Amino acid sequence: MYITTKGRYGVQALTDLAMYSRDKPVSITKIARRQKLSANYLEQLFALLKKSDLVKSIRGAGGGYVLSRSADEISMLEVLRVLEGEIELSEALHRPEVSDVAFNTMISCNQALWLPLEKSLRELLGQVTLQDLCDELNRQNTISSDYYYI
Amino acid sequence: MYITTKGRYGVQALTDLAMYSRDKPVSITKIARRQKLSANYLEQLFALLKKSDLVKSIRGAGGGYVLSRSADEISMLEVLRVLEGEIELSEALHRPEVSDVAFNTMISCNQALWLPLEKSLRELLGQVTLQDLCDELNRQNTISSDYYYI
DNA sequence: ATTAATCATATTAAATTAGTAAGATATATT
DNA sequence: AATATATCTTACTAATTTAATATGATTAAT
Repeated sequence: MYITTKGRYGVQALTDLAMYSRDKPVSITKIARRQKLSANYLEQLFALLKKSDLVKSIRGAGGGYVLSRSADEISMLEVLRVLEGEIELSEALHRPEVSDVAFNTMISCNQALWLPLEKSLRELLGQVTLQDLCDELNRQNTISSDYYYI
Repeated sequence: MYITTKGRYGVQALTDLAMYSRDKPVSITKIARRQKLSANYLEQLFALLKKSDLVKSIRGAGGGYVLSRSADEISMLEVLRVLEGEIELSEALHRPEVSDVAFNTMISCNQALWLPLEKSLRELLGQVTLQDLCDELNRQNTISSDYYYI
């Protein structure tokens, strides 16, 4: 069970965007520098995020990206759906040849395992918002600066 | 978020094995025929399952595989760990350069998202046993035969 | 001896991943 | 008007993974 860098980088970049775009757009270059990610690669991810209306772009000098909605209205389910594709652990079952052994077995695996797992994943991811990541980051930063002040 | 065919075929094949190996070993050929899966490919999967002591093999004519434990003692967490690898959504963080912006962001994503998600997944998968899949399959079969009797 | 199995390893075509690269277009600033 | 700074778009690519296929060796029941 994997999350690819698409999902991981995307979540990280969106967290950066949420933290730094309070009043003004943030450019890919800035995000890439801060988060040490490939700017070219991030551009592709933001193209997806824009198409799905999770971020808005402002072109030209001084431009960049902003969130389309406030951070607490953007769930990780939406983000990962865009970047990693729909959460679909079970296999689409074509040709329902009734009473076929293989078919019945697959149905059972879906019912007892894959579908409940999908459902739980969606629920969990739906509950975590970008704001939660920002909150955690603020906590982290407090701890970090404490560390330096001791 | 994917499950590859390794995981899906493996779960399906183990369900078949659990259903048909009550008293005697079941050969790969039989499983492959019933479940319409590639026998050669299944052999590779069963090599992994054997190495992790989820199944035992009996070589030679009349041989095949049996479960190492009873079906209700084999969780899907174990099975998928073997076939799909450890559930590790967060990234291993090397070089903890304290107070680095990228590092702190990654830590926060892990704390607020990836680690809780991993934990939930492990708990969920740990609760589903091979026996649960067999029970569901028995239910399915009842329904199927009902269908024919009407 | 034959047959039916596992076991082990090598090969492969296709897809995916994780980028890199290059240029077109838009806009703020000077 | 020119320049710099952006997004936007598309094409390309090396490496890895996936999902097999193939072949032969070994083991054991009949």
